[in-house]
Amino acid sequence: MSEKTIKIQLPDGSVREVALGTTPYDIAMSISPRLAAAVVVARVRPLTPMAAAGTVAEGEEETSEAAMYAGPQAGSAAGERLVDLAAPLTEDIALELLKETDEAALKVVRHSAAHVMATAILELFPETKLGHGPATDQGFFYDVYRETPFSEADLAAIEQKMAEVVARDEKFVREEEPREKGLTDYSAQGEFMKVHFIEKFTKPGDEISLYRNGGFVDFCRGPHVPSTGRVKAFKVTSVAGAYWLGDEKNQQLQRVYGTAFYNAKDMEAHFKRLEEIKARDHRVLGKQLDLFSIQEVAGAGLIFWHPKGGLIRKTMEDWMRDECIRRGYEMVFTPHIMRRELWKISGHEGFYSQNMYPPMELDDAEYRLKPMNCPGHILIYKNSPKSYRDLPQRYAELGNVYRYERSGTMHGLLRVRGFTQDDAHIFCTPEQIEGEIAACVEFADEVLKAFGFAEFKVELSTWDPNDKKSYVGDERHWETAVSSLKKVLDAKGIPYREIPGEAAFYGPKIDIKLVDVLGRLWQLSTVQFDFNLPQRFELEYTGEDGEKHRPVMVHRALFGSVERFFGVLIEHYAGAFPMWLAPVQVGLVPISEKHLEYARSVKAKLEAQGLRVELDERNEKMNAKIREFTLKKVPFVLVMGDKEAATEAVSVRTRGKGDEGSVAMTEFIARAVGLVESRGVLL
RNA sequence: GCCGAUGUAGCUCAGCUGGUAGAGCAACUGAUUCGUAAUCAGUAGGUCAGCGGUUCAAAUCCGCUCAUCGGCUCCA
Repeated sequence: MSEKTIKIQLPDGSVREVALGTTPYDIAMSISPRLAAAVVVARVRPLTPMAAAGTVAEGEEETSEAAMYAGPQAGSAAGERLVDLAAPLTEDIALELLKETDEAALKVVRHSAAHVMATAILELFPETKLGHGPATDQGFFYDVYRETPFSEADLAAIEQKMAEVVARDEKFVREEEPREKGLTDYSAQGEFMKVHFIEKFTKPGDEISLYRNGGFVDFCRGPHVPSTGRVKAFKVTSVAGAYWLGDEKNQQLQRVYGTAFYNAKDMEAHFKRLEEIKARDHRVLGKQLDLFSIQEVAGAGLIFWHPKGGLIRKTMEDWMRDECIRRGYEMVFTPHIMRRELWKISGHEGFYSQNMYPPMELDDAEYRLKPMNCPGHILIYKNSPKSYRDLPQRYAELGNVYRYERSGTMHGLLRVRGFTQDDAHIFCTPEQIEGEIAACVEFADEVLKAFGFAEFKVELSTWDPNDKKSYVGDERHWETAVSSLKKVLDAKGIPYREIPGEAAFYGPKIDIKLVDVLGRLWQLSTVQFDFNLPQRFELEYTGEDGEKHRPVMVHRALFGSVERFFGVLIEHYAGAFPMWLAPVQVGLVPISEKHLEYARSVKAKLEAQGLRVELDERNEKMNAKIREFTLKKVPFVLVMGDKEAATEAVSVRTRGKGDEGSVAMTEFIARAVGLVESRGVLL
């Protein structure tokens, strides 16, 4: 047996023949000891497909929970996976040694950091029971159960203890043992969560894998870094509640968050980035730039738009209305409260009431605040008989809706209780449906581009056939609807991800998530198919054949919620809005009081061109005025003194660029007006 | 809704183990009249989130409520 060899193919294409059982570490060492010291983990891909199948099948789970539990695993169709450096190689493989610069391997470091943290927690608080501790995009966490919650001081103590565990440089050793032994041992220790995971992710007769470092052992699929000393930069960041198995009916665990990096410098950069994100937080900027507020006396999740925010909103809404009209929509308005009877007919009473405010008694009946605009639009459609010649009917409304959100869920403008949907409902014949949906998707694309977003991701949400009671309509309806949505996306060549169980109760939908400058994803636009409401309201049109037919209906919102879109916009631009959206486009700074008169004349001229101008008439030094306009992120600041007054000129200071010197008024006006009209992002 | 933290002047924050509030900026008044990110001086401004309790005495300790923040869950 010891004669037996295997082939190892390295990334440069070279192939080495080594003894069976050679480890990636051995190979790294044979290349160079320095490489061996820098390598974190190995990526292997079996060279023969047969072997690949065998390797991947081992312990490979497809559920996301399993993936999360088991930690980082690059499971791909090619059978690629990450293994410990100490893992004996048993077949012909392509081997890649991942060094401390590799992004994928960072997850391994973080997963190992989670083990280090668990080690520290158990040493300090032995009564703690362990859940799971995966790596995340930002770092890692470990879910644990303990009667008393961890305090700030506890977190600091945990971090300190982790430093000790790292200093001990304990080897991560993979061990395997019979599943039954694992179950018995963990049961004896009262580790109910570990018992659950073993039962869920392994089958009777399986060997389970454990990772040991020093006195700490954890059921885990791995892989890990060679030793705890390889977790070089880490921090325990916070603790929060998390439900066991994500179900709020279960007990609450403590999720201890941390992060880890290859080195202190990377970690510093990470926290610096977090600070930058915080600096562009729409809640912070909303206050700084005086855009909006949320008032405790008025209630949570309710937005007050201040004049400057209001102006941006007006600009957004005007643009949207004009675009709708240009595309054959008609603007309508519907009431905010409507009789309960209507919500019974629409099905909201049954399927949506947990999100609706309770009914209010009026003299004649009970009324409810609207959570959606659709029933109102339907009543308009239904108000007069329709012929196929009238279709499609496209009703659009910037409709204020109110939805009950649980108290802990609100978040600035992004999650509120009262918001405005740029909502539209399209009533059309079955033949028209695909064209209408395609037009909606195109429109959505245009909206995102107009506001400066270049990238987006598409999701197709369908129903969960195993949970039919959460949806209306029969199987046949759902299938046709889903297939027509798919057809549109495929025809446009738009890549999408299908998510079963995410549909609205009345039909499947296409959700468009935009990607902002920081690469974050935001759910905004949605195009939804509805075959429920036309039926419930018995909508009809007269066909070419003189018979009555049922129209189909499309719901669509492109901003989604004006509030949320605005919030995302603030963060996207970090408050530095492009010219066409900026609430104040030009700030005027007279150098001294004697230039006030000229400044006023400049203001009048600019305003005559439709520009939004603010003149600082205070008795302040010009530097102070410039500073304030700069902090308010005003695109242009015009400074004027004797020189400018004498020549009908202005000295231009551009946001992000600085002093650009004097130009003639006419020249500046052309530039400013041009920028507004082109809706350019750059100044 | 759940777990944890927080709530002091318009804003950002200080106020140790209980002895009845303080700074900077902003505002207002006055002086200054200035060439590209903060001129100087003075004045005014606070139910210490709200309600209740302990105490001779509460911003400070306790309870409840509201709101905010970080998560969980849920969602546009």
